[in-house]
Amino acid sequence: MPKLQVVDPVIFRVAIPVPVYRLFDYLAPADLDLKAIKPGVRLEVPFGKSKKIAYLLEITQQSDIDVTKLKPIIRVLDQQSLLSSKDLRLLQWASDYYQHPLGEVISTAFPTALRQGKPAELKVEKRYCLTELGKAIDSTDLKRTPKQKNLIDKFRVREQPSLSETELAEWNSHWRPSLNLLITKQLLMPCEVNTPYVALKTVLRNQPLICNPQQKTAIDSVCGHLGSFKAFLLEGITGSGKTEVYLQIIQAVLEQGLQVLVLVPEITLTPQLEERFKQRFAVNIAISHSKLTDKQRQIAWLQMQTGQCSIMLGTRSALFTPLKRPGLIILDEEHDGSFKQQEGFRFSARDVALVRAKSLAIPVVLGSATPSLESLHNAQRQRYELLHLPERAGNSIEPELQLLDIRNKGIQEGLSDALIAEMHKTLVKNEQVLLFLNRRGFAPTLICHSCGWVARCLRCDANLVIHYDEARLRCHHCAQEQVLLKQCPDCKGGQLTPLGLGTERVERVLADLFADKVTVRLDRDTTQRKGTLEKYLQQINAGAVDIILGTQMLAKGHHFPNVTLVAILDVDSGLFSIDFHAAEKMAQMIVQVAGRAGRADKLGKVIMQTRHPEHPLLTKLITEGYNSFAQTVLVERKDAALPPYSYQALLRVQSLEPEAPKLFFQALSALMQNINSGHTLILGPVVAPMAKRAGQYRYQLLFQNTRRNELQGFLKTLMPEITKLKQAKKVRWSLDVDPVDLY
DNA sequence: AGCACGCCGACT
DNA sequence: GTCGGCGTGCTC
Repeated sequence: MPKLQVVDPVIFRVAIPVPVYRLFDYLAPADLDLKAIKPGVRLEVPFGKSKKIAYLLEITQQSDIDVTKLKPIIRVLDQQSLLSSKDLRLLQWASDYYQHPLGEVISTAFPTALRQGKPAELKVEKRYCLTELGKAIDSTDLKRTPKQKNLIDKFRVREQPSLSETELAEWNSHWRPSLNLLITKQLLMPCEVNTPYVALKTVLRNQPLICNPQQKTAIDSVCGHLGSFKAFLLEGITGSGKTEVYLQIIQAVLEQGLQVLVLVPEITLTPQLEERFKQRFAVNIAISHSKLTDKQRQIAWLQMQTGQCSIMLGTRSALFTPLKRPGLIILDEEHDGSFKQQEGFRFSARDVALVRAKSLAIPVVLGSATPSLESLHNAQRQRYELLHLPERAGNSIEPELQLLDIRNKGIQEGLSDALIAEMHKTLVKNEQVLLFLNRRGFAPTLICHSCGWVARCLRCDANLVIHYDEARLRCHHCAQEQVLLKQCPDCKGGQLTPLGLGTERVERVLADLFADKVTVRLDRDTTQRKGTLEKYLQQINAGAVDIILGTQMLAKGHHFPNVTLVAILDVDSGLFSIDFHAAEKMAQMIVQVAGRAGRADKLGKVIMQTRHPEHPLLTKLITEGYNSFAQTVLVERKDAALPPYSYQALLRVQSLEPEAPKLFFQALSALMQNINSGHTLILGPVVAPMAKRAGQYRYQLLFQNTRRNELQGFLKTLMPEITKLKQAKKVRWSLDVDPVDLY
C-alpha cells in the first residue's frame, strides 16, 4: 500500500505550573516562525477548562498522546526566551534534585507578574550624555548648599557623565534659573542605554577602605578566579570587615563590565548593605525582596535580565534572576536557615547557588561569621577555598563570653541576681543592655495550681501561650486564640498560674527592677505594624533606650554600638533537642547575638544563663570558639553518619484523618521493598515531633544514604510510585530533600 | 492547582 | 422532589 505523505505536526512540549510530575504536548500554530522560538519562551495554553502560562521546553514531532487529541496553544508570549539555556538547565536540575514539578520550579524563576503572563516590558529610561556637565560643575566651586555639593560630587566622578530624566530634574531643581546652571535638553544628547558599565567610573567618592592582610588575601584569591567557577567560604567574625571584602571583589567584577548577584537572608539586613553599595558604586543596583510590590520586583528582575543593572541585592527568591553578563554570586550569612525554602519547592538557595555558579563558570562566595557545618566540611574537603578573616577590623574588640550557672541561685522571672547586678553596673555607665529570649508572650504554659489542668490547643499538639497584654491565650502554631481564662475550666476552683518565661513577662520584671530606665521589647508582637521596628531601632541608636529585650529578630543584622552587655536568658533550650541541627543552630545564634555587643571602642560582655555549665558543647564554644565547637560537632556527626557525612530526605505526611497516614505508610512499605537497592536507610515512619498541628495528624519518614547519588536514584524511582498509590490521595504528603528542620 | 463529575443529607 | 456537601480524577 502506498505510504501517505503526511506533514508531521510541530509539537510544543511544555511545563505547566501545576503539581503534576508530567509535561504536556500542544500543537504549534502552523504559521509560526519556529527559528525564533526557543525553549524558555512563555506560552499561553488551554488547560482543562482554564488557561495557563506554560514554559516551552522542546519542539518535537513526536508525542505519546494521540496527535488528534492535542490542543493548539493560544499564543506565544515572548519574542525570545527570558531565561538562558544554562538557567533553564539549572531549573531542570533543581526540579530533579528536589523532586518538584518542573513547571512550578520554572515559575519560581520568574517574578509574579511574568508568571501571570504579563508582557516582559521594561520602560527604558532615556539617558543623556552631557558634554556640558563638566563646565557646569567647574563653575560651581563657590559656596554651595550641602545638597548642591552632593550633586556636584555625584556627577563629577563620572568619567562620561550621563543623566537620566530623573537625575536631570534633580539637578535642575537645585539651582535658581538666574544662576545659569540649569541644564536644558539642548545641551544633551541621547546615549546608548546598554552602555557597558566600564564606561562609567564604578566607584563613587566613598573610596575603598584600607584592608588588612587577610582581607587583601581574600580579595586577591577571589579576583584571581574571575571568569571561572570556584567556591569560596569567607569566614569572618562580626566586624572583621567582611562587607569591605565583598565590595572590593564586586568592584573588580564591575570593572570587567559584569554583573553581581548578592543574596542575603532577610530584608531587615538590607537597608544598611544597600546604603553601602549605593555609596560605593555608581552603577545601577536592583533590589528584590518580598516587601516590594510585584511591579518593583518585575522591574528589578528585568533590569538584571537586560543588563541595565549591574548588581542585584535580594533574598532567596532572587537566586534565579537571569543575568545578562554573569560575573559573581555572593551569598551572605550562608548558615542562615532562611535560605532554605520551607514549603512547596523546598530548595536551598545556598546549594543551588553553587550549582548555578558552576554552570555559569563564575566564582561564588559564601560568607558567614558562623559557617554551617556543611560548608566547613566542604572547605575541609577542599571543595571550597577557605578565606579566613580572624581579626576585627579597626579598633573594635571581641566580646568576652561567659557562662552563668543559675542552679540554686536567686532568680526573678528569669533574671538571676548576678545578671541583675551586671545590668546595674552597665547602666550606671550609661551603656545599653541587650537581653535575648527566644520566646514571645508572657509565659508558654497556663496551669491550674490545684488540679494540674493545662491550657492546650485543641487543634495542635501544643500549649496555648499566655499573652497578658491582650488578655488572650494563643497557639503559636495555628490561628487558635481565646480570651485569657480567669478560672480553671476543669475543677472550677483552682488558681491558674503562668508557668515559664516569655518576653512579656521579662518586660514586666524589668519595669519593676529598673523603674527609672527605658526598656524596649522587640518581638513579633511589638513590631507587627510596619515601620515600628525601624522606629525602635532609631530610638535605640539615638540613646533613648537603656534596655533592649527581644527574640530571634535581635540576632540578625542590627548593630547596637552602645550595647556593652548582652545576656542570653535561656541558653539551655538548644541543648536537648531531638533535632540534631539544634546544637549547631544554638551556637550560631550565640555568636550572632554576641556580635551585637562591644562595637567600636567599647568592651562588650556576653552572659549566658545556664543550668548546664559543664555541658561539653557549651564549654567548647565558650573557651575555644565557634570553630572548635564546629569541629567537635562534625566528629559527632561523622560517628553517627549524619549530614554532612550522609544525605537525607524527609517524607512528611499529614491528614485530618488519624488513620489515613498509617494506611499510606503500609502501602508505601510494600512498595519500597522492591525499590530499595539496600543502601538507603529508611528510618521510621514515626509520629512527627509535633504530632498534631492545625488539626492535622502528622507523621514522617526519613531516608538516609552516605552517597548522594544513591539517595537521588532511590527517590527518583520512588516518587512516581508514591504518586500512583491510591492511599497517597487520602493524605497530604511532601518530600523535603536535605531538610534542615526535622519538624 | 482548578474544575467537573458524582453520589448522599436538609430544604424551597 | 432539588441544592449542595466535598471525595476523586483529569488536565496535552
